[in-house]
Formats: sequence, structure tokens, C-alpha cells
Amino acid sequence: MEMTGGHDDVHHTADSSLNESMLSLAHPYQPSGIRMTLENADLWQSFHSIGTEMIITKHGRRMFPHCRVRVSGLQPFTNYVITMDIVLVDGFKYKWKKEQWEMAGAADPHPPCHTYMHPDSPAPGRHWMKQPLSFPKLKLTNNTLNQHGHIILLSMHRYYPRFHVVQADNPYALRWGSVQSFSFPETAFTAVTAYQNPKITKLKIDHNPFAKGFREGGTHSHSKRLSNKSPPAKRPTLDRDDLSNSSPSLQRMPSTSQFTQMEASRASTQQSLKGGHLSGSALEPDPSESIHVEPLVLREYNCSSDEQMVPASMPYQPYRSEYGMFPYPSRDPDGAQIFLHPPPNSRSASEPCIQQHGYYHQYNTTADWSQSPVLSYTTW
DNA sequence: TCCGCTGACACGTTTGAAGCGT
DNA sequence: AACGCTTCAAACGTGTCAGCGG
Repeated sequence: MEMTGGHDDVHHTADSSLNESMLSLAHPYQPSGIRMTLENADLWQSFHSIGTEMIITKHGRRMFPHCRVRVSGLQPFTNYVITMDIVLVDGFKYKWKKEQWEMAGAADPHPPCHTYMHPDSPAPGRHWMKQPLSFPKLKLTNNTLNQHGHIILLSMHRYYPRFHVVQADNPYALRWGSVQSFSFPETAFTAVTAYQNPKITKLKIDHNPFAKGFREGGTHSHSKRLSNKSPPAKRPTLDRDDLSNSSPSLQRMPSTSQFTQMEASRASTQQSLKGGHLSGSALEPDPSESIHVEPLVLREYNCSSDEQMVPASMPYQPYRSEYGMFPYPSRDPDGAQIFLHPPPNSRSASEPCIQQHGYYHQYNTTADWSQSPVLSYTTW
């Protein structure tokens, strides 16, 4: 079993991969050894490189690829709750035009977002670290009246999944001092009710076993099916979680920095986007900081709740901005932000907590934890 | 007219119960 | 009786398409 004390080597490995600009932002010590790795990273990268789209339907649609992560650095015998939510990348909506996504104005008002709790929660750290955890049953919907706990998204808006590791014996006794949030830029996607990019369709058909019926015949496969009935297939036990087991992993290495460093980082990010042409999603790193599948680096802030993010290792299909500016994110307008409220008095009201690669978080301190509606939105 | 959304459709996959043998 | 394996059928999940509505 992977024990907390055994990660020093990995930390060193990752730290040695820091480039100069990142080193200048790194904090000399790390407050937490919790790390999260995206297991099916290469699959995500395949989609990310052409612009991931996720279908949302009234009754809920599963994600594909779904999120599969490995956690390490937990205390083996301490209980943790692991949750996932999906937050807006920025404050814009998009449209598919001329074979690419481009901005189509400000984002629509967003409904409250559900937080999806992993069904194993709460569980001791050794359980979480024993094997990768995935969220294959999570469904996305555009039905704001959804009563099934599906995560509500808006079509034509960009999102990314976010994971929270909370030290807690039960979901009703979360300890704010130990919340760690993780996100992966390559998991950003555009929510759609129908696929826009045919490349995405093809990639999904190639990788998703549920779509095998569409592998041949292209767009005319539907009519083909009508005349080519095949006998019922045997029942091979195919574990969808194993579809990308061989994926190289993207590792999330905690590092810390402080507010002044965040400002520098933001300035750097904005500078990298000069010219108005987006080099990628709002989560996309400066290309000069792009790291490949080697241990990745993130920037994190030493606060009660951290969000850790690593750059994607592949360029993303460019987004065309009609505004000549980087789609600077909104303040996480969905309800999920409330999940990250720190306990009262834990930080100043205006202190920004996280800003990485253009993504900017600021804690809302208008509600304290005891009043947080997160649990009422949490589903598992 | 354009564009996004919805439901029907047929197919493959998953799941769990039932049956059988050891 | 308990266990493990196989078989079967229903449920589920998928992308495509036509039609609808704003």
C-alpha cells in the first residue's frame, strides 16, 4: 500500500522538472502531501487536443471519457470524503462555427451545481490510495429541474471537473482545514446537446464501447443498422474503467505560492495571450510552460482549501475570440463554489486563493460553512 | 433561415437472475 | 448447502437523424 511517507521521491522528481518560471512561483515547503493523478490522461489528451465535447441530455448522459484519478499522500487510517463537481471555465458561452469554437457572448445565468460525492465516501486514506477511483456513473444534464442528482450544465458553455479531498469521518463533519481541490486542464470540455465537431464523434465511437454500434458506416451507420442485423453478441466482461489503464498519468504535485506570486502568474498568463487569439481554453497554460507527460507542475496556494492544477501537455484546438481578449473566467458562478468556502475567519474576505494559468478563484466569504448548502446538493 | 434542443431508433454493453455442475 | 461458472434476457448507454421551436 502506498503510504504517506513514501512520496518524497516522487516530489523530488516533479520538483526537478520545474522550469525557471515555475520555480520562481514555488513555495519552499508543501503543506500537504496529498496528490492526485489523472489515470486516463492520454485519452483525455486525445479529446482535449481537438476540443472535448460532452453530450448533455434531459435525462442525463454519462461523461466520456469519464474521470478516473488516483490519490496518494493521504493518511492511511484517516477518513476522507472525495467529491467532484464541474465548474465553468470562464464567463462566456460558445458556438461552433467554421470548424471551430468561438465565443458567442457572455455566459447564461447558471443553475446551482450539484456536487457528486464518490459512493465510497467516507473511507480511510488507504482505501482511496489502494486503487484509482472513477466516476463512471456521474451524469450530465441540462434539465434544471433534474431530481436525480445529475450535474446540471448549460449547453455551449465550457467546464472542467474539479475534485475535492476532504478529511472527514462523515459527509456532515467536513473539516475545512483539510480540503484539497484538484483539477486537470486537459479535462476541460464544452457541454453540447449534439456533437458539433465530427472528430469528437469519431474519437468517441472508437473508444467508447457503448458506441460500438456506430463504428462502421460513419454518418450512415443508422440506416445500415436497419438492414444489417447481427446475432446477439456474447457477453465479454469489459470493464470500462480499464479502457485506458495503460494511460500515462499526469501527476499533480502540490506546491505553494502566495498572493503576490499569484499576481505575477496572472500577468504572465495574460501576456501569453496577447494578440487576442486563444492558445487554448481558459485553463490552457502558456505554451512556454507546457510540460509533457512527465511529472507535471502545478501552482497552488497555501490556504485552507487548495485547488491544484497542472498544464495540459498538448495544445488545444484554438478558440477564436471575438473580443480580442482572453476569456477571463467568471467567479465560478455555479453553486459549487460554495463548497470551497473556508471556515469563518480562516482568511481575509478579499484574499484571492487560487490563480493558475488564467483561472482565478476567489473565495466567497458571505456564507460560512455551517450554512453551506453543499450537502443538500451533494449526491452519491 | 439558422441554430439549438428533443425524442425515437437500433445496436452493443452491462447487469443480475436462473440454471447447472462440482 | 455452498460455491463458481455459464447462459439468458432485460435494462442501460450510445450516436444519428428528423422534426420542432425560438
